[in-house]
Amino acid sequence: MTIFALIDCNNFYASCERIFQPKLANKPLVVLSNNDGCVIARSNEAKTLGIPMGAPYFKYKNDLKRQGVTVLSSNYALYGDLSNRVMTVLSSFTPKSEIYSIDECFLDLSGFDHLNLTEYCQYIRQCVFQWTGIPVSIGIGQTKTLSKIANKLAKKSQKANGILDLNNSPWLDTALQRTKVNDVWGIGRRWSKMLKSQGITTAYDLRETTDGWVRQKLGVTGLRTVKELQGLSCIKLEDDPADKQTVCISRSFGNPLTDYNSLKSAITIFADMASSKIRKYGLVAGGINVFIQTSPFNTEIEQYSKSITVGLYPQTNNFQSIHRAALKGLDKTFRPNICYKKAGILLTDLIRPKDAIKDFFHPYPQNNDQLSKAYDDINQRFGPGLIQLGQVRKPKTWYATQNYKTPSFTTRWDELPCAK
DNA sequence: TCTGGGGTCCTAGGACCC
DNA sequence: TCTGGGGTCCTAGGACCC
Repeated sequence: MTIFALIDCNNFYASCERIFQPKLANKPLVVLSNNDGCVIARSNEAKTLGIPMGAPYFKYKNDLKRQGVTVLSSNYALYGDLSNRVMTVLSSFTPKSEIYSIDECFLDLSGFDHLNLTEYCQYIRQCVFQWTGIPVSIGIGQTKTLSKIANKLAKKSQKANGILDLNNSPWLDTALQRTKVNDVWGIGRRWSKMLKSQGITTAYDLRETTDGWVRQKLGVTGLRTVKELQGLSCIKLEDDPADKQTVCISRSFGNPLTDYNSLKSAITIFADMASSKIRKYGLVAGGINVFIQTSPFNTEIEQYSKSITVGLYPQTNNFQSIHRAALKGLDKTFRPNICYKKAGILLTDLIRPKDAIKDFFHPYPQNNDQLSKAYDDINQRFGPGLIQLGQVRKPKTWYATQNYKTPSFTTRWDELPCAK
C-alpha cells in the first residue's frame, strides 16, 4: 500500500516576500502577475479581506489602498530560488519525492508506517521552517488525491497544526463530506458545475457515484479521480520527471503593439529565451509555434488571433535557427493595423538529440553548438539580454514596468539584503 | 488606460492507409 | 439502388493543474 504526503507552502509568494521584510508579517499582502495585471497570490489576511484570486489590479487598486494592503510585483527570481531550497530540504526526508509545482511536493511515505506519521511530518515541517523560513502544511493519504484533500483541511484547521493524516483514519468520511466537490484535485469549474446540477456537491458524494456514469460524463480522467477518492492509487509518484514536451514563452504587452518592428523585437526576445531554456534542458525542438492576438477583454476593437507552426528540421536548439523560424512564423501571422495585446512562441516536439532519427542527407541535430554556448555564457554572466540577435539592445517599450518589485535578494550580488 | 504565464492529458474528427 | 472494416496519425479544442 502506498502512502503519500503532500507538502504545500503556505501562501508561497507572500511568505517569500516576508522572509526579507519581516515587517510584513501578519499584515495583508498581495502579489501581482506580470505587468502588475492581476492578483496571483494573497496572504491569509488579504484572503480574509475578500480579495479574490485573479482580481484585476486596476479594479481593486483603490480597495487595496483603503484597506492598507501591501501590493508587490512578482519576483520570480526570489520565488524560484526559495523553492529550490525548500525542495532540497524535503528530498532529504524520503528516498522518493516528486516536485509537483513551485510550491508543492509529494513524498512517498510507504514503508514509514512504523513511525507516527503525524509526528514525523511535524518534524519535517519544523525543519523546513527553520532552514528556509517558509511555513508549510502537510496532508497524508493513501492516494495523491486524498493527500491533497488532507492538505487543504490541514491548512484550514487550527487544531491540526499544519498536519492532517487521513491514512487509515476514522475521520476520512467526515473529511470527504467537508470537502466541496470543486475543491477535489482534478475537478475544475466546468465539471463541478455539471456535478452540482446532478446533486453531487461534496467529495464524499463523488466517491459514491457509479463507475459507468463517471466514465461517460467525465471520461477516464474523471474516473481516475473517483478511484483515487476510493483509496485506489491511480496516479503514481513521478520521481524521475519526464523531459518536457513543449516550452512556451509568452507575454501580454503593457501597451498594445501595432507595428511589425515592435512585434519582431518581442518575438526575437521570446525565441532567445525559449532556445536558451531548451539548451539548458539538453533538448532540441522539432517545431516552433508562433502566436499573436488582440485583447479578448477589449470588445471595441476587431478581434484577431492567429498561430502558425513552423517545422525545424533537423531538430535544433541553435539560437539562430530558432530565431529565423520564429520570424518566419511572425511574417505569416502578422496583419497590419491590429492592436496586438499578447504574443508568444511555443517550442514543440522536444527530444534528446540522441533520440532523433538519423538522416543521411542532414547533419546530426544541433545541440549546444559553440556559438549558442558563448551566447548563453555572456548573458548568464552579464545579465539576460545583454547581447541579442540582429537588434540593438533597447528598452522593451512593450513591457510595462513592474512598479512594486522587491530586490532579487538571493540571486544577484548587487541586490543582496544589507544588515545595518 | 489597466485583466498572468506555463504546462499536461484526452477526445473527436478528418485524412489517409490497406 | 447498392458503397467494408480496421487501423494510424495529426490537429484543434477542451478539460484540468499550479
